Amino acid sequence: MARNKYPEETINLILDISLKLFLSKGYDNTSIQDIIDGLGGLSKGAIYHHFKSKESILLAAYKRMSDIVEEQMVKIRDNQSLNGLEKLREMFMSSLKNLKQRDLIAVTPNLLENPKFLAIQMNMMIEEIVPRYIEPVIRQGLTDGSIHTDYPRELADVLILMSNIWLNPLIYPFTEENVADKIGFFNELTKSLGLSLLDKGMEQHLIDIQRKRKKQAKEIS
Amino acid sequence: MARNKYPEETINLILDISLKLFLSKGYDNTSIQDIIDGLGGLSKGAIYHHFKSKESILLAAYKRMSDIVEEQMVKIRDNQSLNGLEKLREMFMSSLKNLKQRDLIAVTPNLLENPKFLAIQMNMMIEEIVPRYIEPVIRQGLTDGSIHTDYPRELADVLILMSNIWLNPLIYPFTEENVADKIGFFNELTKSLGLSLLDKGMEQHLIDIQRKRKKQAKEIS
DNA sequence: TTATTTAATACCGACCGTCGGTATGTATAT
DNA sequence: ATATACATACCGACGGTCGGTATTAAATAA
Repeated sequence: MARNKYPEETINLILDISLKLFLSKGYDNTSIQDIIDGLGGLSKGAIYHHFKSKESILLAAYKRMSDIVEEQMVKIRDNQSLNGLEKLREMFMSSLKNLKQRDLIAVTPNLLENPKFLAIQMNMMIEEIVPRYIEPVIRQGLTDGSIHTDYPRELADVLILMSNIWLNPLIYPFTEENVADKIGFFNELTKSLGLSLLDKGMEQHLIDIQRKRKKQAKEIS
Repeated sequence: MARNKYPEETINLILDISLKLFLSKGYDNTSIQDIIDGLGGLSKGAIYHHFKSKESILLAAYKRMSDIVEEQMVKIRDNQSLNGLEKLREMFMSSLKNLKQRDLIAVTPNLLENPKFLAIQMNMMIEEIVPRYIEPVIRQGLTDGSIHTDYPRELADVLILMSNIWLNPLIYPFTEENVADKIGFFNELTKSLGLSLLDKGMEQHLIDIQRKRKKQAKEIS
């Protein structure tokens, strides 16, 4: 294949194919050859020219995926017209919407069967999302009076753990019947922590996500 | 090497070595050859006679490790003289003590760098611990009046998620200074959920675990 | 009971295909 | 002219298999 004048296209192509394969078959079960086969003529040399290892492809793919979320987070965090609590709400809504729109749900059978992905995500939560976005916003809430807690750091940890892990249907699968219970409990818990995070749209989003998953599961079987 | 009259000894030897290697170097970075080298004369044939794959060794090793915990869980769950809340407390204390005693802490640098282990543990929580032990005990608590909640299933999920993941120093590392905050927040949260799970011993256990980790980290460096 | 045969088990180690990764070569764009 | 974007042949390490052998346990015969 001829040399591409715009190598970024090649990089994105590699990331597209790889991400799709990693999500659908799992990282470990995806070989470099699988990626090459999906590349339409490009060879191993192309891959290892742009990436130094298989793992670095995974990291780049994940990063490209999460950059969109991060962008939104930055915007919300630095928005001058919202108080802390409002920012938290916005962040939750935004990550829910994102989960809904992403291809993720459409191809991944189960994140627990994709240990590498699970670990990356948890690491991202602990090292980036909480300290860079959630905790600062909670601390702002403490100052502007919209949030009350003695444990800003811990509150941030647990909120993210619940929303990103426990409310993630790719990790904790749930049925349409018990979505309401999940939301209900989450709502009760946040309220008793002095937050009121949920608005009406949230439940609908989760139900939509659930439906999308169910539909997908049917199509596969 | 001569044939062993008691093959269980061989099996346990394989599991001992493998578990140690998996925990210290990570599953992916441990080769079958590494295991063989630690076996003292036994060969690849021995391993593949007793186990059908590398992954099955991991599963067996994890199972053997968690069987002890499970045994204690069964005992507590089926103890006739405790109410639901008391059983929950016992279970938390027991799993804390266990974490403290296990070699785990002494060798594992970080569970996030051991994705396979992390995934197994999360899967165990969701598929076994919650439905078999935590949820039933909470439901008993509903009946005997020691626990009040509209969401037994969800409460069980989140309690285990917090104690096994968020309070696990191998996943969420913490320093001696913020142990108190973690405990404090956990205590506040459970109390506001109508539970009072912590007793005095718990904090000390967590501090001990933390100290053990710190000491270990020093010895390595 | 004891001796002999038979069958099952425990283990060895050479070998295989596949994998991630490398080295070197070549064509194209700047 | 030179740096870049690939192609391709190749490498060592990996997980796993397979035929073979030694040892034990079970079945049978004496």
